[in-house]
Amino acid sequence: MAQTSLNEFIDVLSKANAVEDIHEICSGFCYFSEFEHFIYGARMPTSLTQPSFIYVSGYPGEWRERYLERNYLSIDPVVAHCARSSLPINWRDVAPLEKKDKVVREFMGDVRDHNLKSGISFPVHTSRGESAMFSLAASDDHKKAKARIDAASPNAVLFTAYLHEAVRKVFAKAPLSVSQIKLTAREKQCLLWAAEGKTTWETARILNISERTVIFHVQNAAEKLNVVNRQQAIARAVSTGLIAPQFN
Amino acid sequence: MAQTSLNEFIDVLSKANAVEDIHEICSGFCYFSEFEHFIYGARMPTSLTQPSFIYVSGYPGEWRERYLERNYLSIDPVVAHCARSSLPINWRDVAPLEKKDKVVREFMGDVRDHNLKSGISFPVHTSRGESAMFSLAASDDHKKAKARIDAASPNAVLFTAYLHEAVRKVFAKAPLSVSQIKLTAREKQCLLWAAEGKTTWETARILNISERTVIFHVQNAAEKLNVVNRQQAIARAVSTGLIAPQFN
DNA sequence: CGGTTACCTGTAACATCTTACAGTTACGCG
DNA sequence: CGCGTAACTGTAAGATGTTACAGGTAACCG
Repeated sequence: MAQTSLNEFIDVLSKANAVEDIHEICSGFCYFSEFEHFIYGARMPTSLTQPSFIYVSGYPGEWRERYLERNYLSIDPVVAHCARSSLPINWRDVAPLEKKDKVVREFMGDVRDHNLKSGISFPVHTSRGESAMFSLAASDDHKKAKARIDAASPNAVLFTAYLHEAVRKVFAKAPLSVSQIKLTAREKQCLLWAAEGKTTWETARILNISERTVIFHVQNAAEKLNVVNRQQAIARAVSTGLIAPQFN
Repeated sequence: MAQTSLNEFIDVLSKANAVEDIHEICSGFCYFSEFEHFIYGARMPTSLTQPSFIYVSGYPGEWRERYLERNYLSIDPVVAHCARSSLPINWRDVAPLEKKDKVVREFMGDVRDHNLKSGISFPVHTSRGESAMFSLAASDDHKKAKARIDAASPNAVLFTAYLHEAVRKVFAKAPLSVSQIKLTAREKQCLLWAAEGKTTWETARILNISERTVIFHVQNAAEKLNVVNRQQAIARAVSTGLIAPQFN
Protein backbone atom coordinates (compact mmCIF):
# COMPACT_ATOMS: atom_id res chain seq x y z
CA MET A 1 0.00 0.00 0.00
CA ALA A 2 2.52 2.50 -1.21
CA GLN A 3 1.60 6.15 -1.23
CA THR A 4 1.81 7.94 -4.53
CA SER A 5 1.24 11.56 -3.62
CA LEU A 6 2.07 13.99 -0.86
CA ASN A 7 -1.51 14.10 0.27
CA GLU A 8 -1.55 10.37 0.76
CA PHE A 9 1.58 10.55 2.90
CA ILE A 10 0.05 13.29 5.00
CA ASP A 11 -3.09 11.29 5.32
CA VAL A 12 -1.40 8.14 6.60
CA LEU A 13 0.83 10.18 8.89
CA SER A 14 -2.14 11.62 10.67
CA LYS A 15 -3.43 8.11 11.28
CA ALA A 16 -0.15 6.62 12.50
CA ASN A 17 -0.15 5.49 16.08
CA ALA A 18 3.07 3.56 16.48
CA VAL A 19 6.70 4.28 15.81
CA GLU A 20 6.78 1.41 13.34
CA ASP A 21 4.07 3.02 11.24
CA ILE A 22 5.96 6.25 11.19
CA HIS A 23 9.16 4.52 10.23
CA GLU A 24 7.43 2.86 7.31
CA ILE A 25 5.84 6.06 6.13
CA CYS A 26 9.17 7.87 6.26
CA SER A 27 10.72 5.03 4.35
CA GLY A 28 8.03 5.33 1.75
CA PHE A 29 8.44 9.06 1.46
CA CYS A 30 12.18 8.67 1.17
CA TYR A 31 11.72 6.25 -1.73
CA PHE A 32 9.01 8.48 -3.23
CA SER A 33 11.47 11.38 -3.21
CA GLU A 34 14.18 9.19 -4.68
CA PHE A 35 16.52 9.36 -1.72
CA GLU A 36 18.26 6.45 -0.06
CA HIS A 37 18.26 7.29 3.63
CA PHE A 38 16.27 9.37 6.04
CA ILE A 39 16.43 10.33 9.67
CA TYR A 40 14.10 12.21 11.93
CA GLY A 41 15.32 13.53 15.25
CA ALA A 42 13.56 15.70 17.77
CA ARG A 43 14.37 17.42 20.98
CA MET A 44 11.27 17.48 23.12
CA PRO A 45 11.78 19.87 25.99
CA THR A 46 8.39 19.94 27.52
CA SER A 47 7.20 16.74 28.91
CA LEU A 48 7.36 14.78 32.07
CA THR A 49 7.47 11.29 30.70
CA GLN A 50 9.00 11.46 27.28
CA PRO A 51 12.59 10.83 26.45
CA SER A 52 14.41 14.05 25.75
CA PHE A 53 15.46 12.96 22.33
CA ILE A 54 13.49 10.96 19.83
CA TYR A 55 14.82 9.33 16.70
CA VAL A 56 13.22 7.60 13.79
CA SER A 57 16.09 6.43 11.70
CA GLY A 58 16.47 4.98 8.28
CA TYR A 59 20.21 5.43 8.33
CA PRO A 60 22.58 2.50 8.25
CA GLY A 61 22.81 1.15 11.79
CA GLU A 62 26.55 1.30 11.71
CA TRP A 63 26.55 5.03 11.08
CA ARG A 64 23.90 5.62 13.69
CA GLU A 65 26.01 3.96 16.34
CA ARG A 66 29.12 5.75 15.29
CA TYR A 67 27.22 9.03 15.43
CA LEU A 68 26.12 8.45 19.00
CA GLU A 69 29.41 7.00 20.14
CA ARG A 70 31.36 9.98 18.96
CA ASN A 71 28.82 12.49 20.16
CA TYR A 72 28.47 13.87 16.67
CA LEU A 73 25.22 15.50 17.64
CA SER A 74 27.15 18.33 19.24
CA ILE A 75 29.44 18.67 16.26
CA ASP A 76 27.16 18.20 13.26
CA PRO A 77 26.82 21.63 11.60
CA VAL A 78 23.54 20.61 10.01
CA VAL A 79 22.07 19.94 13.43
CA ALA A 80 23.41 23.28 14.60
CA HIS A 81 21.74 25.00 11.67
CA CYS A 82 18.42 23.30 12.30
CA ALA A 83 18.54 24.24 15.96
CA ARG A 84 18.66 27.91 15.03
CA SER A 85 16.92 28.25 11.73
CA SER A 86 13.58 27.39 10.17
CA LEU A 87 15.03 27.07 6.70
CA PRO A 88 15.93 23.82 4.99
CA ILE A 89 19.63 23.30 4.60
CA ASN A 90 21.35 21.61 1.74
CA TRP A 91 24.34 19.78 3.17
CA ARG A 92 26.44 21.30 0.46
CA ASP A 93 25.92 24.70 2.02
CA VAL A 94 27.58 23.85 5.30
CA ALA A 95 30.82 23.18 3.42
CA PRO A 96 32.14 26.71 4.10
CA LEU A 97 32.08 26.01 7.80
CA GLU A 98 33.97 22.84 7.22
CA LYS A 99 37.22 24.55 6.48
CA LYS A 100 37.53 26.45 9.70
CA ASP A 101 36.95 23.87 12.33
CA LYS A 102 39.05 20.76 12.47
CA VAL A 103 36.50 18.74 14.42
CA VAL A 104 33.77 19.63 11.96
CA ARG A 105 36.07 18.85 9.04
CA GLU A 106 36.73 15.41 10.40
CA PHE A 107 33.06 14.85 10.96
CA MET A 108 32.19 15.84 7.40
CA GLY A 109 34.87 13.50 6.12
CA ASP A 110 33.40 10.71 8.16
CA VAL A 111 29.95 11.47 6.77
CA ARG A 112 31.24 11.15 3.23
CA ASP A 113 33.12 7.98 4.07
CA HIS A 114 29.86 6.45 5.14
CA ASN A 115 28.36 7.14 1.76
CA LEU A 116 26.12 9.97 2.82
CA LYS A 117 27.41 12.26 0.14
CA SER A 118 24.48 14.56 -0.42
CA GLY A 119 21.43 15.44 1.53
CA ILE A 120 19.06 18.04 2.77
CA SER A 121 17.59 18.65 6.20
CA PHE A 122 14.32 20.23 7.15
CA PRO A 123 13.90 21.80 10.58
CA VAL A 124 10.68 22.23 12.47
CA HIS A 125 10.16 24.33 15.53
CA THR A 126 6.99 24.51 17.48
CA SER A 127 5.42 26.94 19.84
CA ARG A 128 6.01 24.38 22.56
CA GLY A 129 9.75 24.75 22.15
CA GLU A 130 10.23 21.46 20.39
CA SER A 131 12.95 21.31 17.84
CA ALA A 132 13.01 18.63 15.19
CA MET A 133 14.78 17.77 11.98
CA PHE A 134 14.04 15.48 9.06
CA SER A 135 16.88 14.62 6.73
CA LEU A 136 17.00 12.93 3.36
CA ALA A 137 20.32 11.61 2.12
CA ALA A 138 21.84 9.87 -0.85
CA SER A 139 25.17 8.47 -1.94
CA ASP A 140 25.69 10.54 -5.06
CA ASP A 141 27.42 13.89 -4.98
CA HIS A 142 25.82 17.30 -4.67
CA LYS A 143 25.77 18.08 -8.36
CA LYS A 144 23.91 14.97 -9.31
CA ALA A 145 21.59 15.38 -6.35
CA LYS A 146 20.60 18.95 -7.12
CA ALA A 147 17.55 18.28 -9.26
CA ARG A 148 16.25 15.71 -6.84
CA ILE A 149 16.73 18.02 -3.90
CA ASP A 150 14.97 20.90 -5.60
CA ALA A 151 12.07 18.70 -6.56
CA ALA A 152 11.67 17.16 -3.13
CA SER A 153 12.01 20.27 -1.00
CA PRO A 154 8.51 21.76 -1.06
CA ASN A 155 6.91 18.39 -0.44
CA ALA A 156 9.40 17.48 2.24
CA VAL A 157 8.83 20.66 4.20
CA LEU A 158 5.16 19.94 4.42
CA PHE A 159 5.82 16.27 5.11
CA THR A 160 8.18 17.19 7.92
CA ALA A 161 5.58 19.34 9.64
CA TYR A 162 3.05 16.52 9.61
CA LEU A 163 5.70 14.00 10.54
CA HIS A 164 6.57 15.96 13.62
CA GLU A 165 2.94 16.15 14.66
CA ALA A 166 2.60 12.42 14.15
CA VAL A 167 5.66 11.67 16.24
CA ARG A 168 4.50 13.95 18.96
CA LYS A 169 1.14 12.26 19.05
CA VAL A 170 2.72 8.83 19.29
CA PHE A 171 5.19 9.74 21.99
CA ALA A 172 3.19 12.15 24.04
CA LYS A 173 1.05 10.37 26.51
CA ALA A 174 0.32 13.42 28.55
CA PRO A 175 2.12 16.28 26.96
CA LEU A 176 2.55 19.32 29.14
CA SER A 177 1.93 22.22 26.88
CA VAL A 178 4.30 25.03 27.68
CA SER A 179 2.35 27.23 25.34
CA GLN A 180 -0.44 27.16 27.84
CA ILE A 181 1.70 28.75 30.50
CA LYS A 182 0.70 32.36 30.69
CA LEU A 183 2.99 34.83 32.35
CA THR A 184 1.61 38.21 33.25
CA ALA A 185 3.14 41.29 31.68
CA ARG A 186 5.08 42.10 34.84
CA GLU A 187 6.34 38.57 35.23
CA LYS A 188 7.67 38.62 31.70
CA GLN A 189 9.29 41.99 32.17
CA CYS A 190 11.02 41.02 35.39
CA LEU A 191 12.23 37.77 33.89
CA LEU A 192 13.33 39.46 30.72
CA TRP A 193 15.44 42.01 32.53
CA ALA A 194 16.96 39.26 34.64
CA ALA A 195 17.82 37.44 31.41
CA GLU A 196 19.44 40.65 30.24
CA GLY A 197 21.80 40.34 33.18
CA LYS A 198 20.14 42.95 35.37
CA THR A 199 20.10 42.51 39.12
CA THR A 200 16.96 42.76 41.18
CA TRP A 201 17.90 46.27 42.16
CA GLU A 202 18.46 47.36 38.58
CA THR A 203 15.21 45.82 37.42
CA ALA A 204 13.40 47.57 40.23
CA ARG A 205 14.84 50.91 39.06
CA ILE A 206 13.92 50.18 35.44
CA LEU A 207 10.35 49.18 36.18
CA ASN A 208 10.03 51.76 38.91
CA ILE A 209 8.86 49.28 41.53
CA SER A 210 10.43 47.93 44.69
CA GLU A 211 13.02 45.20 44.78
CA ARG A 212 10.63 43.07 46.73
CA THR A 213 8.09 43.24 43.94
CA VAL A 214 10.62 42.19 41.35
CA ILE A 215 11.47 39.18 43.46
CA PHE A 216 7.78 38.48 43.83
CA HIS A 217 7.18 38.46 40.08
CA VAL A 218 10.21 36.33 39.33
CA GLN A 219 9.10 33.84 41.94
CA ASN A 220 5.62 33.67 40.52
CA ALA A 221 7.01 33.17 37.05
CA ALA A 222 9.26 30.39 38.31
CA GLU A 223 6.30 28.69 39.95
CA LYS A 224 4.25 28.85 36.78
CA LEU A 225 7.16 27.50 34.79
CA ASN A 226 7.57 24.75 37.34
CA VAL A 227 11.24 25.41 37.94
CA VAL A 228 13.32 25.86 41.05
CA ASN A 229 15.07 29.17 40.60
CA ARG A 230 15.67 32.27 38.54
CA GLN A 231 18.31 30.69 36.35
CA GLN A 232 16.12 27.81 35.34
CA ALA A 233 13.19 30.14 34.84
CA ILE A 234 15.26 32.14 32.40
CA ALA A 235 16.41 29.00 30.60
CA ARG A 236 12.89 27.73 30.25
CA ALA A 237 11.32 31.03 29.31
CA VAL A 238 13.95 31.61 26.65
CA SER A 239 13.76 28.13 25.24
CA THR A 240 9.99 28.27 24.96
CA GLY A 241 9.97 31.75 23.52
CA LEU A 242 8.14 33.39 26.39
CA ILE A 243 10.90 35.95 26.53
CA ALA A 244 13.50 36.91 23.98
CA PRO A 245 16.42 38.81 25.41
CA GLN A 246 18.41 41.06 23.11
CA PHE A 247 22.16 41.03 23.15
CA ASN A 248 24.22 44.03 22.34
CA MET B 1 10.31 41.01 -13.42
CA ALA B 2 7.76 38.46 -12.37
CA GLN B 3 8.96 35.26 -10.79
CA THR B 4 7.92 32.07 -12.46
CA SER B 5 9.06 29.39 -10.05
CA LEU B 6 9.33 28.79 -6.35
CA ASN B 7 13.09 28.97 -6.48
CA GLU B 8 12.94 32.40 -8.01
CA PHE B 9 10.66 33.62 -5.26
CA ILE B 10 12.99 32.23 -2.63
CA ASP B 11 15.89 33.82 -4.37
CA VAL B 12 14.43 37.32 -4.45
CA LEU B 13 13.19 36.96 -0.88
CA SER B 14 16.68 36.37 0.37
CA LYS B 15 17.77 39.57 -1.34
CA ALA B 16 14.93 41.74 -0.13
CA ASN B 17 15.95 44.55 2.19
CA ALA B 18 12.84 46.69 2.49
CA VAL B 19 9.26 46.05 3.45
CA GLU B 20 8.17 47.24 0.01
CA ASP B 21 10.24 44.55 -1.67
CA ILE B 22 8.70 41.93 0.52
CA HIS B 23 5.23 43.20 -0.14
CA GLU B 24 5.81 42.99 -3.87
CA ILE B 25 7.23 39.49 -3.65
CA CYS B 26 4.28 38.31 -1.61
CA SER B 27 1.98 39.89 -4.12
CA GLY B 28 3.74 38.06 -6.88
CA PHE B 29 3.59 34.77 -5.06
CA CYS B 30 -0.09 35.29 -4.36
CA TYR B 31 -0.75 35.82 -8.05
CA PHE B 32 1.54 32.92 -8.93
CA SER B 33 -0.52 30.68 -6.69
CA GLU B 34 -3.76 32.02 -8.15
CA PHE B 35 -5.04 33.60 -4.98
CA GLU B 36 -6.41 37.09 -4.58
CA HIS B 37 -5.22 38.26 -1.22
CA PHE B 38 -2.40 37.55 1.17
CA ILE B 39 -1.33 38.60 4.62
CA TYR B 40 1.74 37.95 6.67
CA GLY B 41 1.72 38.60 10.38
CA ALA B 42 4.34 37.87 12.99
CA ARG B 43 4.53 37.99 16.71
CA MET B 44 8.05 38.77 17.72
CA PRO B 45 8.39 37.75 21.33
CA THR B 46 8.59 40.30 24.05
CA SER B 47 11.54 42.37 23.24
CA LEU B 48 12.69 45.72 24.32
CA THR B 49 13.40 47.43 21.09
CA GLN B 50 11.40 45.74 18.39
CA PRO B 51 7.71 46.06 17.72
CA SER B 52 5.77 43.09 19.01
CA PHE B 53 3.72 42.62 15.89
CA ILE B 54 4.65 42.95 12.26
CA TYR B 55 2.30 42.89 9.30
CA VAL B 56 2.76 42.76 5.58
CA SER B 57 -0.69 42.95 4.17
CA GLY B 58 -2.21 42.46 0.77
CA TYR B 59 -5.73 42.44 2.18
CA PRO B 60 -8.27 45.09 1.34
CA GLY B 61 -7.50 48.12 3.52
CA GLU B 62 -11.06 48.26 4.72
CA TRP B 63 -10.94 44.75 6.14
CA ARG B 64 -7.57 45.36 7.70
CA GLU B 65 -8.89 48.33 9.63
CA ARG B 66 -12.00 46.52 10.70
CA TYR B 67 -9.86 43.63 11.88
CA LEU B 68 -7.76 45.84 14.10
CA GLU B 69 -10.64 47.96 15.31
CA ARG B 70 -12.59 44.98 16.49
CA ASN B 71 -9.59 43.24 17.93
CA TYR B 72 -10.24 40.23 15.74
CA LEU B 73 -6.70 39.05 16.33
CA SER B 74 -7.77 37.65 19.66
CA ILE B 75 -10.84 36.01 18.17
CA ASP B 76 -9.66 34.68 14.83
CA PRO B 77 -9.56 30.86 15.16
CA VAL B 78 -7.03 30.62 12.36
CA VAL B 79 -4.64 32.81 14.30
CA ALA B 80 -5.25 30.67 17.34
CA HIS B 81 -4.44 27.56 15.36
CA CYS B 82 -1.24 29.04 13.97
CA ALA B 83 -0.12 30.11 17.42
CA ARG B 84 -0.27 26.50 18.59
CA SER B 85 0.45 24.36 15.59
CA SER B 86 3.06 24.02 12.89
CA LEU B 87 0.58 22.65 10.40
CA PRO B 88 -1.11 24.61 7.63
CA ILE B 89 -4.77 25.21 8.19
CA ASN B 90 -7.45 25.34 5.56
CA TRP B 91 -9.99 27.90 6.71
CA ARG B 92 -12.69 25.40 5.96
CA ASP B 93 -11.40 23.25 8.78
CA VAL B 94 -12.04 25.78 11.49
CA ALA B 95 -15.74 25.70 10.67
CA PRO B 96 -16.47 23.16 13.41
CA LEU B 97 -15.26 25.62 15.99
CA GLU B 98 -17.55 28.21 14.60
CA LYS B 99 -20.65 26.62 15.96
CA LYS B 100 -19.64 26.68 19.56
CA ASP B 101 -18.57 30.20 20.12
CA LYS B 102 -20.85 33.07 19.35
CA VAL B 103 -18.06 35.60 19.02
CA VAL B 104 -16.16 33.36 16.63
CA ARG B 105 -19.32 32.73 14.64
CA GLU B 106 -19.85 36.42 14.17
CA PHE B 107 -16.27 36.87 13.15
CA MET B 108 -16.48 34.12 10.55
CA GLY B 109 -19.61 35.69 9.16
CA ASP B 110 -17.86 39.00 8.89
CA VAL B 111 -14.95 37.35 7.09
CA ARG B 112 -17.29 35.92 4.49
CA ASP B 113 -19.11 39.22 4.12
CA HIS B 114 -15.82 40.79 3.16
CA ASN B 115 -15.40 38.35 0.34
CA LEU B 116 -12.70 36.26 1.94
CA LYS B 117 -14.53 33.05 1.38
CA SER B 118 -11.73 30.53 1.19
CA GLY B 119 -8.15 30.52 2.27
CA ILE B 120 -5.28 28.73 3.87
CA SER B 121 -2.77 29.82 6.47
CA PHE B 122 0.77 28.65 7.03
CA PRO B 123 2.36 29.03 10.46
CA VAL B 124 6.05 29.34 11.20
CA HIS B 125 7.67 29.04 14.57
CA THR B 126 11.32 29.62 15.28
CA SER B 127 13.73 28.60 17.93
CA ARG B 128 13.75 32.20 19.05
CA GLY B 129 10.09 31.98 19.93
CA GLU B 130 8.83 33.98 17.00
CA SER B 131 5.45 33.05 15.71
CA ALA B 132 4.35 34.01 12.22
CA MET B 133 1.60 33.27 9.76
CA PHE B 134 1.20 33.67 6.03
CA SER B 135 -2.29 33.47 4.60
CA LEU B 136 -3.60 33.20 1.08
CA ALA B 137 -7.25 34.00 0.42
CA ALA B 138 -9.76 34.11 -2.38
CA SER B 139 -13.38 35.02 -2.93
CA ASP B 140 -14.65 31.71 -4.20
CA ASP B 141 -15.96 29.06 -1.90
CA HIS B 142 -14.07 26.16 -0.38
CA LYS B 143 -15.08 23.58 -2.95
CA LYS B 144 -13.90 25.59 -5.89
CA ALA B 145 -10.75 26.54 -4.02
CA LYS B 146 -9.74 23.02 -3.11
CA ALA B 147 -7.56 22.22 -6.11
CA ARG B 148 -5.79 25.54 -5.88
CA ILE B 149 -5.14 25.13 -2.19
CA ASP B 150 -3.76 21.63 -2.62
CA ALA B 151 -1.51 22.74 -5.41
CA ALA B 152 -0.18 25.79 -3.59
CA SER B 153 0.42 24.24 -0.17
CA PRO B 154 3.84 22.65 -0.54
CA ASN B 155 5.26 25.69 -2.25
CA ALA B 156 3.64 28.07 0.18
CA VAL B 157 5.07 26.30 3.21
CA LEU B 158 8.57 26.70 1.90
CA PHE B 159 7.84 30.24 0.76
CA THR B 160 6.55 31.12 4.21
CA ALA B 161 9.73 29.93 5.90
CA TYR B 162 11.87 32.11 3.66
CA LEU B 163 9.43 34.96 3.92
CA HIS B 164 9.73 34.95 7.67
CA GLU B 165 13.51 35.02 7.48
CA ALA B 166 13.34 37.91 5.04
CA VAL B 167 11.01 39.89 7.27
CA ARG B 168 13.16 39.25 10.29
CA LYS B 169 16.21 40.43 8.43
CA VAL B 170 14.50 43.62 7.35
CA PHE B 171 13.14 44.43 10.77
CA ALA B 172 16.01 43.31 12.90
CA LYS B 173 18.88 45.71 12.88
CA ALA B 174 21.31 43.12 14.02
CA PRO B 175 20.60 40.04 11.95
CA LEU B 176 21.00 36.65 13.49
CA SER B 177 24.62 36.49 14.40
CA VAL B 178 25.65 33.00 13.54
CA SER B 179 27.48 32.39 16.71
CA GLN B 180 31.09 31.49 16.23
CA ILE B 181 31.46 31.37 19.97
CA LYS B 182 32.94 28.08 21.06
CA LEU B 183 32.52 26.94 24.63
CA THR B 184 34.68 24.16 25.95
CA ALA B 185 33.03 20.94 27.05
CA ARG B 186 33.32 21.86 30.70
CA GLU B 187 32.01 25.35 30.18
CA LYS B 188 28.96 23.97 28.45
CA GLN B 189 28.39 21.39 31.15
CA CYS B 190 28.65 23.88 33.98
CA LEU B 191 26.35 26.31 32.20
CA LEU B 192 23.91 23.57 31.31
CA TRP B 193 23.58 22.40 34.87
CA ALA B 194 23.14 25.97 36.02
CA ALA B 195 20.37 26.31 33.43
CA GLU B 196 18.83 23.18 34.91
CA GLY B 197 18.51 25.07 38.16
CA LYS B 198 21.46 23.47 39.92
CA THR B 199 23.56 25.49 42.34
CA THR B 200 27.31 25.71 42.14
CA TRP B 201 27.58 23.14 44.91
CA GLU B 202 25.25 20.71 43.15
CA THR B 203 27.04 21.11 39.86
CA ALA B 204 30.35 20.50 41.59
CA ARG B 205 28.98 17.24 43.00
CA ILE B 206 27.59 16.19 39.62
CA LEU B 207 30.78 16.88 37.72
CA ASN B 208 32.93 15.71 40.58
CA ILE B 209 35.03 18.88 40.73
CA SER B 210 35.32 21.68 43.25
CA GLU B 211 32.86 24.51 43.56
CA ARG B 212 35.60 26.92 42.68
CA THR B 213 36.13 25.20 39.36
CA VAL B 214 32.47 25.38 38.49
CA ILE B 215 32.52 29.11 39.14
CA PHE B 216 35.65 29.36 37.06
CA HIS B 217 34.03 27.68 34.06
CA VAL B 218 30.84 29.66 34.30
CA GLN B 219 32.84 32.86 34.43
CA ASN B 220 34.87 31.89 31.40
CA ALA B 221 31.72 31.03 29.52
CA ALA B 222 30.18 34.37 30.46
CA GLU B 223 33.26 36.17 29.22
CA LYS B 224 33.18 34.37 25.91
CA LEU B 225 29.49 35.10 25.56
CA ASN B 226 30.20 38.73 26.37
CA VAL B 227 27.64 38.92 29.14
CA VAL B 228 27.73 40.19 32.68
CA ASN B 229 26.55 37.29 34.79
CA ARG B 230 25.36 33.73 35.02
CA GLN B 231 21.74 34.52 34.25
CA GLN B 232 22.55 36.34 31.06
CA ALA B 233 25.00 33.63 30.09
CA ILE B 234 22.24 31.07 30.38
CA ALA B 235 19.84 33.24 28.39
CA ARG B 236 22.33 33.72 25.63
CA ALA B 237 23.57 30.16 25.53
CA VAL B 238 20.03 28.84 25.35
CA SER B 239 18.89 31.29 22.74
CA THR B 240 21.84 30.56 20.51
CA GLY B 241 21.48 26.84 20.94
CA LEU B 242 24.81 26.33 22.67
CA ILE B 243 23.06 24.50 25.45
CA ALA B 244 19.69 22.79 25.51
CA PRO B 245 18.36 22.29 28.99
CA GLN B 246 15.75 19.65 29.59
CA PHE B 247 12.84 20.15 31.90
CA ASN B 248 11.41 17.45 34.06
C1' DC C 1 -21.66 42.69 46.20
C1' DG C 2 -18.20 38.91 46.44
C1' DG C 3 -14.69 36.48 44.01
C1' DT C 4 -10.75 36.65 41.14
C1' DT C 5 -6.65 38.44 39.24
C1' DA C 6 -2.75 41.37 38.66
C1' DC C 7 0.04 44.21 41.00
C1' DC C 8 2.37 45.98 44.80
C1' DT C 9 5.27 46.34 49.50
C1' DG C 10 8.19 45.53 53.91
C1' DT C 11 11.63 42.91 57.13
C1' DA C 12 15.00 39.51 58.20
C1' DA C 13 17.75 35.30 58.10
C1' DC C 14 20.12 32.64 55.23
C1' DA C 15 21.89 30.68 50.75
C1' DT C 16 24.30 31.50 46.77
C1' DC C 17 26.93 34.04 43.42
C1' DT C 18 30.63 37.37 42.17
C1' DT C 19 35.07 39.12 42.23
C1' DA C 20 39.65 39.66 43.65
C1' DC C 21 43.67 37.49 44.88
C1' DA C 22 47.39 33.43 43.32
C1' DG C 23 48.47 29.55 41.72
C1' DT C 24 49.09 23.78 39.59
C1' DT C 25 48.58 19.89 36.25
C1' DA C 26 47.86 17.69 31.82
C1' DC C 27 47.90 17.56 26.97
C1' DG C 28 48.59 18.47 22.00
C1' DC C 29 51.21 20.84 18.64
C1' DG C 30 54.97 22.88 15.86
C1' DC D 1 61.18 21.63 24.31
C1' DG D 2 58.38 25.81 24.63
C1' DC D 3 53.85 27.42 23.95
C1' DG D 4 49.02 27.69 24.32
C1' DT D 5 44.90 25.83 26.05
C1' DA D 6 41.76 23.32 28.95
C1' DA D 7 40.99 21.89 33.32
C1' DC D 8 41.53 22.45 37.97
C1' DT D 9 41.95 24.50 43.10
C1' DG D 10 41.94 27.62 47.43
C1' DT D 11 40.46 31.81 50.45
C1' DA D 12 37.63 35.62 51.70
C1' DA D 13 34.86 39.87 51.48
C1' DG D 14 30.96 41.66 49.70
C1' DA D 15 26.98 41.62 46.46
C1' DT D 16 22.91 39.39 45.19
C1' DG D 17 19.19 35.91 45.33
C1' DT D 18 15.94 32.97 48.10
C1' DT D 19 12.58 32.05 51.41
C1' DA D 20 9.28 32.78 55.00
C1' DC D 21 6.85 35.90 57.47
C1' DA D 22 2.32 39.26 56.69
C1' DG D 23 -0.05 42.10 54.45
C1' DG D 24 -2.71 46.32 50.94
C1' DT D 25 -4.81 48.38 46.36
C1' DA D 26 -7.16 48.42 42.02
C1' DA D 27 -9.76 46.60 38.15
C1' DC D 28 -12.95 43.43 36.26
C1' DC D 29 -16.98 40.39 36.16
C1' DG D 30 -21.10 37.67 37.14
